[in-house]
Amino acid sequence: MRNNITIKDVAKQAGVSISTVSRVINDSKPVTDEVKQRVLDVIKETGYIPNPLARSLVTKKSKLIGVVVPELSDSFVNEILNGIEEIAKMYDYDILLANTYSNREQELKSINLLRAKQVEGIVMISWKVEEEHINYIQNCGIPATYISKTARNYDIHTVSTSNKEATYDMTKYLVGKGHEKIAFIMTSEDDTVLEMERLSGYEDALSENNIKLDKTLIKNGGTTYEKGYESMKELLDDNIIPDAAFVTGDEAAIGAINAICDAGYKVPEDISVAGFNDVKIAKMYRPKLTTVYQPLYDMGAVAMRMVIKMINKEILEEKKIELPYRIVERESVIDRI
Amino acid sequence: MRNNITIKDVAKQAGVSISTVSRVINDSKPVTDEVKQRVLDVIKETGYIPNPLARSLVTKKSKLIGVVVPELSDSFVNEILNGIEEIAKMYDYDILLANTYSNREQELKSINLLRAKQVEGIVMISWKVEEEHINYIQNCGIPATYISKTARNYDIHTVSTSNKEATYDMTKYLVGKGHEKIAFIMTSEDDTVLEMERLSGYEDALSENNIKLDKTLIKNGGTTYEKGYESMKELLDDNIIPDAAFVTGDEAAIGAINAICDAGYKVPEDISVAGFNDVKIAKMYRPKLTTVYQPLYDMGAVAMRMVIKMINKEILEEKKIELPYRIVERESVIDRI
DNA sequence: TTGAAAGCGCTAACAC
DNA sequence: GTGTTAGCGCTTTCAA
Repeated sequence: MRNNITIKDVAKQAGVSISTVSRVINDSKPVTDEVKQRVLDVIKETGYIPNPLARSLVTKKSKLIGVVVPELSDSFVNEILNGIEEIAKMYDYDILLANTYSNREQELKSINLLRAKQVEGIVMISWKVEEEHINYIQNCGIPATYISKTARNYDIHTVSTSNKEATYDMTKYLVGKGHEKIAFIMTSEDDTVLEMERLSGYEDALSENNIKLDKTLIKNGGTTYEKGYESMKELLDDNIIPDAAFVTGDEAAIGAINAICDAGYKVPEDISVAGFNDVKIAKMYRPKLTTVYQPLYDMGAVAMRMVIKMINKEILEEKKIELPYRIVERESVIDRI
Repeated sequence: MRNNITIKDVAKQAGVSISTVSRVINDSKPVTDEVKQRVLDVIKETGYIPNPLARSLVTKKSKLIGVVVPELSDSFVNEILNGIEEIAKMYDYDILLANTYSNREQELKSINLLRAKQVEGIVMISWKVEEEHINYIQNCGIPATYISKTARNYDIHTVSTSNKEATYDMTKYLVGKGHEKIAFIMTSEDDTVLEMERLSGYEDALSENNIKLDKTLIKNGGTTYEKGYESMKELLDDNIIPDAAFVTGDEAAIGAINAICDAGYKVPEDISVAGFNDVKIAKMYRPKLTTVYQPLYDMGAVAMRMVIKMINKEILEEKKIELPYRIVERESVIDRI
């Protein structure tokens, strides 16, 4: 049961050459059934496991895929991770995990580390992808797919959902429910393309319904519960009481709801709240959160499939995959009509 | 910037032998400053990264630690994972992640996979650890630490918190708040040692306060939100209306709260609810969950430190580390006195 | 202080 | 079909 058994030991014990053993474990070349059986028996007996290090060294295939995440205890990330993990396993790849805490330097370090460890591909989940890092990875020639809110404007492989349309639809839905004064709380700190897209979805829906844009209703926080709470609180403190709030992240949306409740208002009676992502907690919270469903598990799965295809030099029909979203009506939005 | 640069290339370009290059990158043996500098320059120039595969092959050190988890999108697991990840990075180890979905066979497969990948150690998070797997890992001679609710009764390295005492304390706390009819909803499917411990903590607190044990108040569900919901619903459907419910997992506790609300009762006014773990959502939910805080991040960190020590053959003072817990009073438990 | 050479465990020509 | 052999990129004796 020890780890020291090598291909040599097996060969000797089976009375064959190491190449024969290699052939049976990879079944790369024909081997007589009888010999094959003998080798197989010895392998079973000894509990021999081929050393992938040695194998990788010669084949140049590490069977490792690097996954870099901005945060480990975020449900958005987790649900994607589940999809990634499952597909990886399916294709016999292992995952090398790197957590960056959304830190720029840490991200670069992680990429380097993964590169050093000879990962064959990278799946990158990031709130905000750095152009420099994209270039760096491209230069290394490592196949990569990005799941990022901000990746779509680069010429790289991405999987995402259509943010602009989703935001547009949700805003329209809110308007359709009779809300006019709709706060829009975004979840990234910077003016990223994503936020531009989302913002324009929001604005379009509003203008189409002849609602004047009120910039004081727009906030830019972050993905966390705390940030959502803060943003909403600021609004309320400024005596801005919207009909509804559209927060582009579920955890932040729940933070907003709590801020509303703490200020003495009720959700959804006084203020409706809608989220984005449809993360696990959206169903658990009460009132249950009306939100935009994104197929997070699938996003992970698709991203992983993409890098595996890239590794195998298969042709990908598209560089940018957009997965469908849909509005999930639950309890946090009331009908004012 | 390509990955193909090897030690040979560096040696040639610097006009030295590969052993010299090896010496400077490991600074294992004295090298003249001048030569050293020359080599260093070439390394920088070429962007050379030593191939850890080749290195591991000879040193027998993979700098890899396997982490097996029962579930990826569970906050309990995640928060532990954060601690693990951080310490690993600190000691220059990488994490090979294996998700088992609490599946026995999958767990065995994962262990084998990690073994095959030459991990130097394993941190195992598992709802229920299998004796067979423990033995297997021990036989392989791979250092391992367990974070498991059920691991403490084996002679292995574990990190945990004192469940019996924590359960005792929380039950006592509940009694102290004037609750008598206290439902006890456990979160593992089997009669594990953990559940026995917890149960006896619950029973002791009750009997010390002269409250008769009512077995109909005891349920055994699972860790998930859904299981918590179900267990509570069963109670209510059977017309058993407790003063309080002590659910030994936060997500399940929130499930229980929702079941209570859906049945038309109020938390905490009609029924108080207490949880266990103090996971992120405990603060996010309303009413905020009164629960038992466990230092999850630290548990992960300590577990990782333990395996690293074991790898380095350092002496560990204790095989079983118990980290402190504490009761966190929030809003889901009312004072009936 | 430095270099030559052996070898880690494996795969993949190349012979037979 | 099967064995022999040359590496993969690196560390580590052993000489010089």
